[in-house]
Amino acid sequence: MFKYCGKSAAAFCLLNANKRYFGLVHVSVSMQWQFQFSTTTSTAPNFTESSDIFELNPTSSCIIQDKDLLRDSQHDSGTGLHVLDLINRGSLEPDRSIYNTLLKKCTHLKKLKEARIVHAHILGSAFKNDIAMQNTILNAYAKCGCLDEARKLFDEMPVKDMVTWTALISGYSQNDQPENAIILFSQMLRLGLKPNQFTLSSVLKASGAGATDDKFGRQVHAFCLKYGYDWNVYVGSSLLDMYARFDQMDDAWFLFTALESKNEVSWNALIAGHARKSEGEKALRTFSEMLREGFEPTHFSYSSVFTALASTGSLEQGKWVHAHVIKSGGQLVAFVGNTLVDMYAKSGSIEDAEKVFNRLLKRDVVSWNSMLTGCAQHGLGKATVRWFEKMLRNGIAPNQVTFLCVLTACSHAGLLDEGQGYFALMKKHGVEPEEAHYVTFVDLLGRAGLLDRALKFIREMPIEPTAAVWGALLGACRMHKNVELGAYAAEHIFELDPHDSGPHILLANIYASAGRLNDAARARKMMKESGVKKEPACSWVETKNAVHMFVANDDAHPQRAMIHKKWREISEKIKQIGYVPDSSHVLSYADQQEREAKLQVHSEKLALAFALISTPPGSTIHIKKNIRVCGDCHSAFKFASKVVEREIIVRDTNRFHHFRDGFCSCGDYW
DNA sequence: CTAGGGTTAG
Repeated sequence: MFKYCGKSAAAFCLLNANKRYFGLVHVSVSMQWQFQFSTTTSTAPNFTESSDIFELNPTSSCIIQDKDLLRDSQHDSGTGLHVLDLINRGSLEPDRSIYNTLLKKCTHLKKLKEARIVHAHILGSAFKNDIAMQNTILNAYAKCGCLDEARKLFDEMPVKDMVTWTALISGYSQNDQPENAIILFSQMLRLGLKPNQFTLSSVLKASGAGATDDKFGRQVHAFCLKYGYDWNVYVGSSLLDMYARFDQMDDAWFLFTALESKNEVSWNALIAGHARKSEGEKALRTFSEMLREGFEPTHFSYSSVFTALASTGSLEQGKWVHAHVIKSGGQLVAFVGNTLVDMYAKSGSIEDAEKVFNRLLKRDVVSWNSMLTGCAQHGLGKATVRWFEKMLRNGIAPNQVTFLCVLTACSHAGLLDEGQGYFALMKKHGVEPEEAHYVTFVDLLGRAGLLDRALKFIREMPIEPTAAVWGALLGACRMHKNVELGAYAAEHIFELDPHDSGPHILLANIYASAGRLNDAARARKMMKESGVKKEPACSWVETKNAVHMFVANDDAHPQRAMIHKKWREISEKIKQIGYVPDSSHVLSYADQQEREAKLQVHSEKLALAFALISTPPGSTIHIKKNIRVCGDCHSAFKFASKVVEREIIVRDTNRFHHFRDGFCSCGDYW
């Protein structure tokens, strides 16, 4: 199922695209931008906090000859700031390299306060008007995230060079202000300045960050070609990363292949691109290729691969890469460790996730959230609550993700009181509820059957209810078979988000299960008229060497005869112990018998039948599904787990279902 | 003196 894209096709695509880049060069230069630059006042930095540094100490007679003191990291938060003291005492002659070294350390360690002090010192020195020095100061402010001060310096500099412009552009692009980076870049072009490779890689990062399309990025690409920087590994990697962010992996690969020299960053950008698209197999293949080509994977590579494998739930491959981390002596630092925890949890092994969690060198809020998420997705509601309490006891400040996860867990596990308590707790931790929290809270009330309270909550909530909020109510109405309220909720959704097929299907289901088949048919018709389509359901089963995919009514599989035979056999056995097909999940005019027949070829049932004939007896079966498990399949799987004496783990879009001995871990709450 | 790649939810 994982097909490689033809490289020649990619090449053709980009060659044509290149023509467009050249065509657009002119447009960009003449592009009109609105500018709103702050008026310049004074740049005198505030150094009152550390005025002691500037006090002369006449009693000191220490003569310093060794500038290596600058490397001393035991004082002044590692910036070596104490040497300024020596300069003040006249024990050390200030020169360019001292200031440069100090500023470099401030920049690297993001010490804004210290940077201000050095700045103040330089203002009193002979280097006050030195452009290179001013650039370094500007850069220090920019990299410390203090863009306002960097901007002031920039505006006040009478003479600017490329480095000045680039330092500020990169400052903006590294500090989440891509728009400002792009505006500044355009202004630079209009002044006739020629960007260098540093400018281009910075502005490419900015063009990939906030924009909705690749229009600007393609124009920058044109500049790279025009000025001959596209071969540069920095520019090239930024370029391919930019395309990867716009989901154009073919273009990204083409640029990569064309690079004269590649490095880890180029590889990592590709792996991350596949990870963002949930292409576990491709990410892993790229990772292996990287190894084969003799590149050493970095933390970036590992965390991207784990993210990708988490999204496909590929436990075995994940273990292989984990082994690679161990073999290469890599430590489980935050980023890598957190993705690894997440990978194990999402691949169905909460035990391994916990083992990794316990071995983490440092545990931040994301590490804890990953564990919570893992428990919640496996339906371990009480465990989620326990982990959350443990997290609080460990003094970790919960964030919005934490609360969302805990609320979801409570909702799924039917922990009504706990959920309400935690919702109230958010404010005490200074976490403002967002849309998703309201959705989940409605879900919590709704699942518990408190439909009227859920409706009251929606009407009284401080933000305007969105389609998703009404959707939670609609889902609850489906569960509790409340036709009138369901229809009311659906009306709101159709208005707010007319292009989603979900609510139409849900509404049709509600009517169908209430026996109102005409209304159900009308809802289906509305769905068709609004042009929305139901996503075709499919399921995957992983065997030792391959991934097998099934869609409903599937007859493409080479072993289809055996698969259907196997399912008929299971179906008979589970009917004997109480399985009753629930045809309300089938939407059609067909009669009861036909609808039951349709049910029996749902993709997850085919996947299960296939797994039973192609995996060793007694082994756990893993199935993945692209949409929620249907109610009838859920019931059938419960019985089947008892009949075949196998544990069946199904991962759908929302969560995991562990079927064992006639029961499901979700407690029929999903 | 200035540059590119990574985490958790719904």
